[in-house]
Amino acid sequence: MKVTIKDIARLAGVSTATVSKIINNKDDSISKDTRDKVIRIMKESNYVPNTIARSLVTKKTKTIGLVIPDIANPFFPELARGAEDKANKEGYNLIICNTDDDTAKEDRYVSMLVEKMVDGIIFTASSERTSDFISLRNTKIPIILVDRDIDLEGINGKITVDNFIGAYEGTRHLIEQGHKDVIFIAGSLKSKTSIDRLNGYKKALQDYSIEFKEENVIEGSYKTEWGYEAVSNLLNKKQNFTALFCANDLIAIGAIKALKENDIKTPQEVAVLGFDDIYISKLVDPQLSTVRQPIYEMGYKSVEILIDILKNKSSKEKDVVLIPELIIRDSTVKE
Amino acid sequence: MKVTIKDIARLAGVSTATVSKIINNKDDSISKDTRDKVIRIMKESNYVPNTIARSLVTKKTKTIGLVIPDIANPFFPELARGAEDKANKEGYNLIICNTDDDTAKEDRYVSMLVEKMVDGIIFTASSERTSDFISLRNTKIPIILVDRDIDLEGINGKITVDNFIGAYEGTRHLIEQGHKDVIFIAGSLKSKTSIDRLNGYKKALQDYSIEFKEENVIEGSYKTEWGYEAVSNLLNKKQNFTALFCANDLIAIGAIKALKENDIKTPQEVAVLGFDDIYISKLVDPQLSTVRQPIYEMGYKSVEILIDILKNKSSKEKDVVLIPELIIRDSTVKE
DNA sequence: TTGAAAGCGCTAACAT
DNA sequence: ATGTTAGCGCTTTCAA
Repeated sequence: MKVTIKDIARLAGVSTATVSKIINNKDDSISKDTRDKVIRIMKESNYVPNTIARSLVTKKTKTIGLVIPDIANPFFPELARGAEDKANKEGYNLIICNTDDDTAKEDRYVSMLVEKMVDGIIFTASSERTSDFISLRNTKIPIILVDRDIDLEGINGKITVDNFIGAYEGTRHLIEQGHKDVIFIAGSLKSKTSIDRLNGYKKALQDYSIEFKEENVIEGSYKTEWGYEAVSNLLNKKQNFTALFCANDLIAIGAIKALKENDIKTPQEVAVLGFDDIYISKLVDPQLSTVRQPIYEMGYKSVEILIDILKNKSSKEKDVVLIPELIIRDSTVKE
Repeated sequence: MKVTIKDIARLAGVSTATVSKIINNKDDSISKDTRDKVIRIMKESNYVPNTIARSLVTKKTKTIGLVIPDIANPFFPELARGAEDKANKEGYNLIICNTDDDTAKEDRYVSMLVEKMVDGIIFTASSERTSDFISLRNTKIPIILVDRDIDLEGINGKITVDNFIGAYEGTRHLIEQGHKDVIFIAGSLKSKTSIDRLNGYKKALQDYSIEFKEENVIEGSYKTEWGYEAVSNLLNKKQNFTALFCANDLIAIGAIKALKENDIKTPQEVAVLGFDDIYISKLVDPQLSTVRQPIYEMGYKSVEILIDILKNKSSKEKDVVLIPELIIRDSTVKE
């Protein structure tokens, strides 16, 4: 049978209130004797407090919901790890939810999280999402947006990356390597994220007096397959290009693959630049130059801000924009 | 203010018991009229039941703990996704815990999970672990071992892969490609997993009358860096080899990298075989031949068995051994 | 320094 | 067909 606070109280000959105070370190007024005794008995009985019961009273579960599109997408494990590290450090646990960018699943998960009385939610929205969460309305559960920047009612914080600057720096790097015909292989062009990146690309072109051509921007999805397909199409159409700026690393990897199969050398004949700097980027050949997003930090920071809000009802830095960093490896520079 | 079951009862002019029955679909005996009315009022008030309160009485939280070494290690996201998919399908949530293969962290997390009254735990043990969990002793929380096979008290189920067969088939494939000097680049050789793989390798050698040489087995860690280092050492020592069987894909990727840097062609000069078939394997160049572990299925199955135990107090198939599959891609076969 | 007692929101007999 | 009530394990005034 599970031992409860009552058992401990009985065994120690004290009240449950006393035991409770000791458990919660509110024992300023408890004599060392009783304290020691109670602690000893708790140890001896392998007592584990029931936080569910506690939560019912305190309205705090020390649990955070992490709602992301897909933990199997290489971008998110790092984000999740950052979030979990900070959460754990502060005594919180993380409930993980995979939405597959499906707003209906998003709604269902958020509702489940509300039922479970999580203290807060970290949320990466699908690009389809436009409305807030009904199940959240009657609560004061804070929600922090991470990665995807959308405008939503009742958001308590936002961690994003400056995609404009990232794309600008990336494009500039390519231009400085002597490239004039830079194709921008976009993922979906529906999200603010993608549009910011596209605008960064355009601005760099403009600053270097390179004409922007519509046909140099092609839109698909954020997947390896799209990178492969995009390059195949380009080649078929015999479109001119010496550099490829891919909206994420997965696309870049697919692009390089297509290039290879057509005996086109990276970076000697075509330079390829990615975005994100996922774990794999260092592992492919050639090693991928990319615009690094501080993914781990985004996860970590989002929980940090969330907890800050939990403690102080608000956070000074509720909207954090992290600056991406250009990582130059082998896929963009000729030796 | 948060609306509770009492509010609904009051608004509908019924008792909380009635509302409770409706919430839980135990409404055989409730008239359609009251049912409809109560449901309408719940909707109108955006009522979300508080499962914490429910859990306190039912002793069920519909939550499962997933305790793994590191979600950022490319092996585990797939496992986690499989587990989460099945959990979600059954109405459960997953709490994720990263232990970094540290037994102290394992203990702490399991203790937290017990406090939170999870219904069960899915656990990938560090190779250091030998003892059971003290915090679990007074409970009947089932725990399922996944991936790492160790002998532990009070385990309710086990999902593993037949590493012996996997390594045997892998080695055989290499031998059949004409290789006699096959190096086995092991990760750590402390776990049952690794030892099984080593034995599979030995057995295949033996069955094909190839002498086993001690110096052909080298031990390190399950990381890219080790694969790189191992090959560098081999080359320095001018040791003879035409094939590398790596204990996981990460090692294989590191090995290929070292080979490339020394202008040794894979698979023409040296064949490289991995183990696991993580997502990245298809993305590297050459595409990695590997012994595929059904990672997603392992996660999925482990939750399936856990829930089976939760429902029926036991499961017919509590110890599942999945069979790995040889995936032949480009790193082992000359064209 | 300690304890009594109310109550968190819900479920589950048991009545009616 | 519906309601009464006890109680899950804990925290938290308030009193002693």
